[in-house]
Amino acid sequence: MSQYGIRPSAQRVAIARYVLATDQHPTAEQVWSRVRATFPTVSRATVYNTLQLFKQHGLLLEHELGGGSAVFDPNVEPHHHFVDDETGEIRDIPWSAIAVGDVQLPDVQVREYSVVVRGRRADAP
Amino acid sequence: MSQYGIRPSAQRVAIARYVLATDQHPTAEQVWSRVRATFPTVSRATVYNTLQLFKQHGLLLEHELGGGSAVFDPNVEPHHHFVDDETGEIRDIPWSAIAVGDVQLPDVQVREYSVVVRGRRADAP
DNA sequence: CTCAGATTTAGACTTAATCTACATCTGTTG
DNA sequence: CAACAGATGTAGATTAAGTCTAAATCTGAG
Repeated sequence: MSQYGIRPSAQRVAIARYVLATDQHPTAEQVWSRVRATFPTVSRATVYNTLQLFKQHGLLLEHELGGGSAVFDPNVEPHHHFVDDETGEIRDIPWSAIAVGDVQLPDVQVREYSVVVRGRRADAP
Repeated sequence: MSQYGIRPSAQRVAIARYVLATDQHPTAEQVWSRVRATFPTVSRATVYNTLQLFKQHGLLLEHELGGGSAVFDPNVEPHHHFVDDETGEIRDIPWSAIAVGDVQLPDVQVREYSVVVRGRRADAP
C-alpha cells in the first residue's frame, strides 16, 4: 500500500483486505459493516474517506448502477457490468465479451465508456 | 394521458408538461422545484409518485448515472448516454451512433443494455 | 346528491453520504 | 528519548434523496 503513497494504518489495512479482494461490488455501508466485524471501532467516516483515497490512487473504481447507492470495485481494468433486475446483484463482464465499435462524439473528449446490461438470471423462478 | 389509464389530474398534467417534454434529464427534486413554479402547492410525494406512475406506464425511463440521484428521461427509445465529468450534465446518444455487438451472457436473460460514455466537452477550459 | 375509491398533502421517517470539531497516532527533529 | 506538527481517526451532527403515513380532498359512477 505504501508504494501508492498511502500510509498503511491498521484501519486502512483492514479496509483494504476486504475491499481490494472482493468481487461482490459492496456499497460503502456494506464495507463498513464487514470491516467492523474484525475492527469494531472503525468509524463510518474513516471507511468513506479510505474508499475515496483508494479510488483517487487508482486502487478502486466507484460505480453507480442503480439501487440508490454507489458500489466499489477493485477490478480497475476496463470491463462491462451486468445488473440483476431482481436482486440488484452486479457481475463484471470481461471487456472482450462485448464488441463495441468506435465511440466518438462531436465536441467530446471521451475518458471511458462501458456497457451496462440489465436482465435476470435465466434459471430464476 | 388517459389513453394510458392515468387519470389526468391537474397535478399530473403539470408534471407531465414539464417532464415529458424536457431533454434535461432532471432529478425528482428538480422536477418538483420546476413544477412548483407553476403549481406551488404540489407536494413532493405527488411528484415522486407521479414519476413512478409515468415510469410504470412506459412514459419515462429512470437512470442512475452518477451524481448520487436518479434522473428521468422521456426518451424511452433505446439510446446511450454521455455524462460530462465536470458538470454532471447528461446527453442522449442515438442508438445508431455506437455499434454494439451481440450481448449474450451465460445464464442471463438480457432485458436491455446501453453504453455509458464519460468525458469532457472538447472545448471546456 | 352521495359515497367509495382514487388522489393529494404535510410532515415524519429512513438511509446514504458528508461534515465538523476534537482526539489520537506517527514520523521527524532536536 | 521527548516534543511537536501533520496526518489520521472518531463520534456524532448534518444534509439530501427518497419513502412512508395518516388524514384531507377530489371525482365520477350510481
